[in-house]
Amino acid sequence: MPNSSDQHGDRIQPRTLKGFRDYLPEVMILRERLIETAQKIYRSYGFAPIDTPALEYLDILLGKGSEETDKQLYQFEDHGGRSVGLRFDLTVPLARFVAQHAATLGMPFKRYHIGTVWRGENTQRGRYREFLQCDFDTIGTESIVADIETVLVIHDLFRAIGFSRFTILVNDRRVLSGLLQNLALGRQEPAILRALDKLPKIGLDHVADEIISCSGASMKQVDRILAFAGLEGSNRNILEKIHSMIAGSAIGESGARSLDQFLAGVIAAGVPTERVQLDPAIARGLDYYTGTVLETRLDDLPEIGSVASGGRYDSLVDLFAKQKLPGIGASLGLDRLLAAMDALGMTQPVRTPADVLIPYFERDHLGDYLQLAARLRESGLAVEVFPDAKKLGKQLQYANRRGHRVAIILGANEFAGGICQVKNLASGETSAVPLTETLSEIVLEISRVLEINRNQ
RNA sequence: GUGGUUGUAGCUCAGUCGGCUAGAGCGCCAGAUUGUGGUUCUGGAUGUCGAGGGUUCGAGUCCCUCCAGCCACCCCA
Repeated sequence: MPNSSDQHGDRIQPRTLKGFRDYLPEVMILRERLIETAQKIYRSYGFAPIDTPALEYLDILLGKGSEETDKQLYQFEDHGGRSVGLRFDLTVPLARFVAQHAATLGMPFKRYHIGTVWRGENTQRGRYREFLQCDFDTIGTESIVADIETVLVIHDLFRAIGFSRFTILVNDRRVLSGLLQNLALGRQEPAILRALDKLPKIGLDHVADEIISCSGASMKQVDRILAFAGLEGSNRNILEKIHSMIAGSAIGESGARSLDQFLAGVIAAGVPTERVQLDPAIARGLDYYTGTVLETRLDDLPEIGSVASGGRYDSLVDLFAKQKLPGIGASLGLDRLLAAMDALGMTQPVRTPADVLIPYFERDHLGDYLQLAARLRESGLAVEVFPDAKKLGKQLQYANRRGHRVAIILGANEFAGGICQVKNLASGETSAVPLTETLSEIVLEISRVLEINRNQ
C-alpha cells in the first residue's frame, strides 16, 4: 500500500487476549477496596499473608483439581526446557508451600493469599481466564473450629462488603460418600456427584437421566440419591434425615456428626440461620475435597454462580509431604464478585482516590500550593494539585468530573487576606477559613465537608 | 473446547434492495463567562464500520477465515 509507511501503517494494534483484561482506575479503585476489606477481615481472625510464584513446575499442578482443571491449565516449556504451568488456584500452591516450609511455619498455620490465577477455559460474564482470588486457609488441624471459622470469615467479609442477601451453602462430602457406599455405588462417585451438582440448574428429572447414563444406577438407586440431594427444610430437619439415610456407613456417619457440630458452632458464633443452608446436593468439582464443602450464592443474582467457595482437603498435602497436614479454607472470587456487584448496581463509579483538589490559580504561587498540599497530606488527607494554571472554571469542572469532594480556592484576594476558600463540590457552598500556621482550621473544615458528603 | 449470537465515534445505537463525502443522542474540546464547576446557548473535533481476504463497476451491507464480547453446554471464582 502506498501509505503503509505513514502514521497508521506499521502501528501495532493495541489489544488484549480473550479473557484477559485491563483495569481502568474506576474499576481498580473498587477492586482495591475489596482487597483491603478482605485483608482486614482475614487478619482479624489471625490469618497471615503469604505469596507464591505464579509459575510452578507442571507436576506440582497436574492431577490435583480434576481432569477438567488439568485441561484448563496454561502449560508450556520454559527457556530451560522445564515443563511449567500457571497456577489455576491458590490451594494447590499452598499445599506445596506448606509441605516445603512446614518445619519453619509451625502448625496450625493460618494464611491468606491474594493472587492472580489462570484458567484456559471459555469466557462468560464473571468468568475470565485471568482473575483474582482471595484465599484464606487453615493447615494442620482437623478441628471443626477451622471449618466453623471458614464460614464466619465469609459471613463477616460479605457483610463488610455491603451484602445482606447472600446464602452460604454447606455440605460434607463424606455424607455423599456414605450414601453412595450404602447404595453400592461408591465406585461411580465422581460422575454421580458431578450430575448432582447440576440439580438447581437442570432439575430432578434431568439429573436422574444423567446419573443413570453415567453410572448405570437403577431407578431405585437414583430415587434414593435424589431423595437425599433434594432434602429440604430447616438445617436440623435435613440433618435428621441425613443421619437416618447414611446409617451404617462409617464415613457417612462421621460426616453427619461433623455437620452437626459445624452448624451448631456457626450458629453459636452468631451467623443468622437463614444465611447458612445445609444443601446435600453441594458436591464441588475439585477432587481434593474430603469433608466440609461450601459455596456462597448471592440471593439476588444466583445465576452468576458461587462467589466464594471452598472446603476441607485433608489429603492434598500428602502428595507433597510425609507429614499429615489436613487443611480447610475458602476462596473469594473477587472478579466474579465485582461483575455481580456491577450487575446489581452496587458499584458507584469513583475516578479519583483524592478527596481534595487544589486548583493552580495564581501562576506565581506554585510553591504555596505545593506546600499547602504537602502539609495537608501530612495530616492524612489525599490531595491533588492541578498541574496547569488554567481558568478556575476549567479546574473546578475537572474536579467535578473526577469526583473530588473539596476544592481549596486560593487566589490573589485570599493570599492578601490570609484566608482560603474551602469549597464543598457537592453543594457548591464555600466557607472562608483563615490560613493559620497549623492549618488546623482548614483540616477541620475539610473534615466537616467530607463527613457531610459521607452521610448523604 | 463445542454450539448459538453480536461487533458502526469515548458510550448507547441508526444506517432501507449492495450505490454519492457513514449519521444521531450522550460524552469530549472551545467560546459565550480571562475568580467559581454540575444548567443553558453557540461552534468544533473524533471512525482503519472488530481484523484480513473474496465476490462486485461499486461492500458498513453479501461470502470465507481470524479476533473479541455475550449466551448455552462443560466446568468453576
